[in-house]
Amino acid sequence: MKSLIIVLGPTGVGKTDLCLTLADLFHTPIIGADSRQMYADIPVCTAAPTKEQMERVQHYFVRNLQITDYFSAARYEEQASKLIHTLFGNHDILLASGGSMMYIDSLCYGIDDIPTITAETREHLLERFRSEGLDRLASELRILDPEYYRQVDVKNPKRILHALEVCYQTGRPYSDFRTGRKAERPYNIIRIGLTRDREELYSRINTRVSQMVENGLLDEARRMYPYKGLNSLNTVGMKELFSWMDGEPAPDGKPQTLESALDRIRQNSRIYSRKQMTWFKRDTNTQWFHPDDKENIISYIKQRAYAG
RNA sequence: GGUGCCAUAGCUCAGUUGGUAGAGCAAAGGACUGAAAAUCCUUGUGUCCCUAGUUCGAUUCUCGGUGGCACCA
Repeated sequence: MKSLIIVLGPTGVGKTDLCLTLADLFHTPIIGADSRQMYADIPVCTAAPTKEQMERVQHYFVRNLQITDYFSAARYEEQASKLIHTLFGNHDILLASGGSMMYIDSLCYGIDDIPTITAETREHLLERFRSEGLDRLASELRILDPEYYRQVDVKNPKRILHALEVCYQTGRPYSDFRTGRKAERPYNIIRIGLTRDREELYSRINTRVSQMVENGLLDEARRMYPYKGLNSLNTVGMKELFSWMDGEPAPDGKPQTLESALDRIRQNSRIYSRKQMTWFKRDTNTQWFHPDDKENIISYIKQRAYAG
């Protein structure tokens, strides 16, 4: 049986390094599962694989999009599944890796078939949210889709808005599309979770931000500044620098300096890493390792992949 | 050296007309299916600087001390 290795874990834990080793060893390309490393214009901010690393090992879904391109977990699932199917034509083992929780889940378990929302519908609902407020839209959802209303986090604008977008665009309740069914994959999925002690992870994250500055983070932010409203740039490492460039005060009310903006990046990266762990921990099909524990990782993969 | 002001949660501070206290930020936990590095929710006990006094009772008032800041010498 074919096997798909998925290396997951929080930002800064060391996925890229390990994956290069695994890719060499198992003669496989690397399939990215990272919603932001796909954008070619922000490799420093996202700590994407370098050009050299990408020459050494074939990468997919890495540095392949323009900053203005629309993308989503659903599109990822569609394209990645197709790619995996093709690649299994001449590989027995494939490797995917990333930190985008929803991308990884859609890769492992699929995602419901829900129509993509048009820009017009999205803009229309957003405008109504701004002028009428969340409560008004939430009560509307209660009428259009009482079932989903019962489960939804009514204080979360993104959830309410998206449900309404689907209702209005399709004329059917959002919950009609939510099957909750998990897709059966015709291959073995080996989930490798990478983790470190919190102190160790935090210290790596903090250091990595300084490294990014040396690698040209500021230039990258200046180049992207004209596009700062795009969702693809609503990203840790960019949004804090835009806010500093705009002369906005910090959340604590103090004026920002470059150094305080960088600290904010460190802080938001730490928070993000915790959110990733909260999500990843839930899936009990993951085997956890320290990234330096290569021997055990490799023997675990071999045992699972060649077991039959 | 003198005078004045300040000392409360990890940080910045509010407050208690004397009945042992609360915001913002930080921190931690959680949710999550087409924008997900997004978005949202929950969680605040701390010798109220120290000593003595007044008082049934002091973080709050008084004396003294310590530390910080400002002004005057």
